[in-house]
Amino acid sequence: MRRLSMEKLVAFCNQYGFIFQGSEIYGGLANTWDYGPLGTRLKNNIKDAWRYFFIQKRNHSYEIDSDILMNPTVWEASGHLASFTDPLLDCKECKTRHRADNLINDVTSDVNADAMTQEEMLHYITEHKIPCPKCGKSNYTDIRQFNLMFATQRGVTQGNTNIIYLRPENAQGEYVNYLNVMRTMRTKLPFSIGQIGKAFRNEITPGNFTFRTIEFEQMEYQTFCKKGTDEEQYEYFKQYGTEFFEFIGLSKEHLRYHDHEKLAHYAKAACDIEYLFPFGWGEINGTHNRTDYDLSRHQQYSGKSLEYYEEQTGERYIPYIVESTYGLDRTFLAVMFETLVEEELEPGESRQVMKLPAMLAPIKVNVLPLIKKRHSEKAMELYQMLQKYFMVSYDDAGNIGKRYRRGDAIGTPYAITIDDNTLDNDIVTLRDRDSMLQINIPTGELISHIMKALVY
RNA sequence: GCGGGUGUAGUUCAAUGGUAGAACACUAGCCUUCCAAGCUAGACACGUGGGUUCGAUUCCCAUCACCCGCUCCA
Repeated sequence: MRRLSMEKLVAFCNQYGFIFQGSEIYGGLANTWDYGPLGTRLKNNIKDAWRYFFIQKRNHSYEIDSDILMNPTVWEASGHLASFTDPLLDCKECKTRHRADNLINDVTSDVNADAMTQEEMLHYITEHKIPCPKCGKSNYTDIRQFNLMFATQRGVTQGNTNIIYLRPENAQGEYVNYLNVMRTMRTKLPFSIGQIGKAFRNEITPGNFTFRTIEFEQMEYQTFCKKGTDEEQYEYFKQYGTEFFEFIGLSKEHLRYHDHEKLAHYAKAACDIEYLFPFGWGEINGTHNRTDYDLSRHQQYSGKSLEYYEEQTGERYIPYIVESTYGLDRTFLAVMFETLVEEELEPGESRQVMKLPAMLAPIKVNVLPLIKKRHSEKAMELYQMLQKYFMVSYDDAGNIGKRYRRGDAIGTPYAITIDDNTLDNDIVTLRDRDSMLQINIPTGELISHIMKALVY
């Protein structure tokens, strides 16, 4: 049994309808991927597992769905307009791309490039003939501003006043709604707001299949708490994150923490949970202590009070926020690598099996008439009965072994086979993917039997 | 962004300056009482654009996309 290489996984995803190349018939669009029927099911099941783990089974935990488009001032307040913009220039000699501020900050501490304008930076670089770190020459293009946020225009006229942004993170939607959620849910600190949704970043260098894309989906969790309890919350969510990943079947050996030394503009502490992909360790979760930075800034920019009133003490303060955010597409990819294995049958013969936990499986039960002519009518009847409860598929093509294998490849945990015994006594064969064991059970017990395996 | 590699069917591969063939997979039928069996039939491909040429999937150029490594980002 071995894990798949990236190349094989991409082929598998295409072959079985998990992930297709975006805009494929037009030659694609770099780093965009579409989820197919089975991929969408799996992705939704991961979302549901996350919802269970974070929203359903935690107290004072609420899910919202905020708009991707927000008032542009939100991004001024959040700091993304300023700090998500990189001043880039290229070395004309060796064609490498550099950040102008880094070039300056790396050679001197006399000046602070972060405080300089674009012109000042370029002037400083030319004046001091700062060499290219790669080739040592000093011959650069002009500085161009590169913003990680996608901008678009609203309205019929195109002008600067009408620029709006596709959100680079979901968090701000939770922040601007924190009072609304607290009021309508009649809750107190500490409480949490979760959200699953798309975010967009105009990254320079995406890659590694769906690991790094310009459009991606996050499962975010923001916990609002009192200053002084933030560090405890931060440690708690680092731990809770690994528990979640183990809950959905990722093995401990493939997970590790990675503390940030360089912090984002909003964070006091940051730690990633990384998964061991074939291309190395990659972030699948980030937990940040964002302090009261975001809410303070929103209070300042909106002019609305975002303070919390604590009844017991009579104190008013701006809550601290601990954020734990899960990359959905990355979690999906990790689940694929974790569960999809190649099994050696005999030398030279192998098959791919997806050992998905039942709760994540796109299809729960495969309904198979042993002999098409004799058993399809009864099988169809059971299929329609099971459809009321689970995602079920019906397969009568080819011999029975082939149909078992087809289900194995896409992670279907159960197959039921309808034969003469079913016609006479209402007994079906229930076959388990992982053990390949078969048991005979009455059709009346099917639902409760399968349901047990699907309970979280 | 740089360097290297690869683009032919769903997948893995082949051949060819005269418009392509296989295996597996897929579809239909036959057969079949439990792990990719057998028989018959069928559908499906030269990434895109340009150039050279009487003629290009093949040669050349560009472009697009993916993979590997680096860089970058967090």
